[in-house]
Amino acid sequence: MAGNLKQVANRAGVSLATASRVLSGSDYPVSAELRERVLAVAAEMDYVPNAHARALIQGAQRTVGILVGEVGDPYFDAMLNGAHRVATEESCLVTIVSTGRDPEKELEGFRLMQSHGSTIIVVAGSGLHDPAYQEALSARIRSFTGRTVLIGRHALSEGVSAIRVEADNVGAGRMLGEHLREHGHRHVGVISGSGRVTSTGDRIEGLAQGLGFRPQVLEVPATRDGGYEATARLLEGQHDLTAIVGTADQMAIGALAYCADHGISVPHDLSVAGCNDIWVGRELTPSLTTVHIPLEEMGAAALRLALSDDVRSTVQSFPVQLVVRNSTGPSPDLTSPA
Amino acid sequence: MAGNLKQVANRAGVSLATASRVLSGSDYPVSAELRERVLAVAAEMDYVPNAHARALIQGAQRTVGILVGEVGDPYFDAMLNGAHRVATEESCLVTIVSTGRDPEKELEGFRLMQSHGSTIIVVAGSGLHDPAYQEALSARIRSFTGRTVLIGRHALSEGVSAIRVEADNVGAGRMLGEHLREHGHRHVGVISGSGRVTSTGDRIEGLAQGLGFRPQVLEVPATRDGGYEATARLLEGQHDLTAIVGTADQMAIGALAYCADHGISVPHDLSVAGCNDIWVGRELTPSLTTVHIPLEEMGAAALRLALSDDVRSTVQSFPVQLVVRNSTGPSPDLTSPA
DNA sequence: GTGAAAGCGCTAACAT
DNA sequence: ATGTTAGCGCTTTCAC
Repeated sequence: MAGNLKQVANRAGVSLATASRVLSGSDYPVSAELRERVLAVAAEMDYVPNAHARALIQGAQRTVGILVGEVGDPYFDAMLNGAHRVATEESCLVTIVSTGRDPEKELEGFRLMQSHGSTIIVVAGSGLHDPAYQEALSARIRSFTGRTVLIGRHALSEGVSAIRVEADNVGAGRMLGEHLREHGHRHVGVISGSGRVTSTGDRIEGLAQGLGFRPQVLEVPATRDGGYEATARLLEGQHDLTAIVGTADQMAIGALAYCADHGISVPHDLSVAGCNDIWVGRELTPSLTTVHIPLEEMGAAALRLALSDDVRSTVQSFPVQLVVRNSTGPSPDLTSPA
Repeated sequence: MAGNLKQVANRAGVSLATASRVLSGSDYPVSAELRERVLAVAAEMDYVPNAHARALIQGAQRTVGILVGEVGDPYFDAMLNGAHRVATEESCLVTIVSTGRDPEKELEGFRLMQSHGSTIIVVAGSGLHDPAYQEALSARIRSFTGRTVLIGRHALSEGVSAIRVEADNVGAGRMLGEHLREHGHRHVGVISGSGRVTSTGDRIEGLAQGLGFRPQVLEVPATRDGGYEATARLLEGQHDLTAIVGTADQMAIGALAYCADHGISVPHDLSVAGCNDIWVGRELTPSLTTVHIPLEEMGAAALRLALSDDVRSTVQSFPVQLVVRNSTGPSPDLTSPA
């Protein structure tokens, strides 16, 4: 059983303070003899310091709390990885709370991390179009003495500031839209996660801009199976659709799977595109046209900004890039007008 | 600024004790009037309790520490997801430390979580063939007053017990080996992560059993690119290879990519198989033959076992299942003997 | 029902 | 260089 400092001090025959000075890595001078004795006893007892007691005095060291929509979702995982990589490099302890995309839980998670003395809180849950949420989040940030990093576009109340890491989601949508328009697509279906999430909403907005018209949007769970299902429904209702865009790659992969299962040739009969550029996209047949969003770098940047000392509120924007692969091509309308 | 309990008590005009009784959710009787007053002040001040002070007294509530080899690796991510899902359901706070597959860091991470008062520590880093490591891990577990769950096969010193969650990795290898042997493959190359990891070693052992001979093994980083590279090297050296097995799916996917890039027809010219059954395997062309390992369930089980009260040291074994898809087929030797 | 006071394990002033 | 002591913020006896 791990004992406490007092026990170590007693067994080593020194005072509490001396034991503390040796074991806490203080640079306070302690004679070699006593130091040795304390170290020996500590090792023998397998003394493990109580981080809570320490934190109570010094204020929690370097602990980062990360709020993500869902562990296991490639989108959030990518940011998580980036953030975690930096955290490990900087020897920060990371606590992760999954909000299940529920704003209530996100706020609750924020409080939890706050109360656990996190010095940095990264909100990677994607902003929401919702005044109440915006107000609540702002309140949390205001009451938090550490640093808050917001990934994604979040609206905040007056006077509340935070470090921000963003990607050009409108631009991502626009690139995709232009790409499809250039290929003659006039009937496009969008498979979308929740439109209340700002990143998703922004992508759809951009898509409309690039296409020059508002595409039909179907909201489903942002998963491979959600995409599969949605494709079925979209294609049943609309026989003139020539392209389908998933607001996240997994959904596009589901669309691809549906096409493969039903003898729909991609991109000959139907073009399919995704967004985010998760690693498997290029391994598929056809490989997936998508927009590269540097999610991992964004996660890493979030932590780096929070850790750098001269920044209190900045915004770092990340460029996105269209990745044209083999799942998109000319609209069939061009060759065989319906 | 988040104040402390004392400030709340003062502003509400009550004693520290009363404020605590209201805010800590104690069932101690407090008059409705005072209770209301405290609550109002706390809300107004946005009081956030200090978890460290609480933990110092009550011993940290329900916090789980999870040690994984690497956040971002599909293998670990799957277990992480399972564990995290249960943790969220049970409202446990999760801290994750990535060890970078370094045993030193794993031990250090264990100490860290221990000192932070984790009540449960899940070691998902995969066991290692290494007596020194085994001894060190045993020491850590012995000194830990909470519950330890070991995922994967770990050797422990005499008298040290822990909850264990395992999969039949030898069986997984054997299934793959038998499958290939039945298809006439006599020259098989294995792309492997570190053989010191027990799960990898077990898979290779099983593979040899199933095949009836020891295949050639090449150790590389357990990534898609590692698999790509290794395939190149394997195929350069050995022109009679008819099958390649990756000890993890990502490596097999790399092999598939290499084949696609170099006009090697799978499974006609070469069979490729993986292990773990990550979700994208079935989306590829050809879809990937692999062995399903219920990693997510294992992660979930790890936490559930740790949370259940009547278990101190159990072992739960998970069955694995061969998933034959389109990347494996008869050896070309059968039709056109070299 | 309420408040005063002890103390969780530790560190940092303050003596010596 | 070493030891003594006062807290960090909170819960929980213990008196009232």
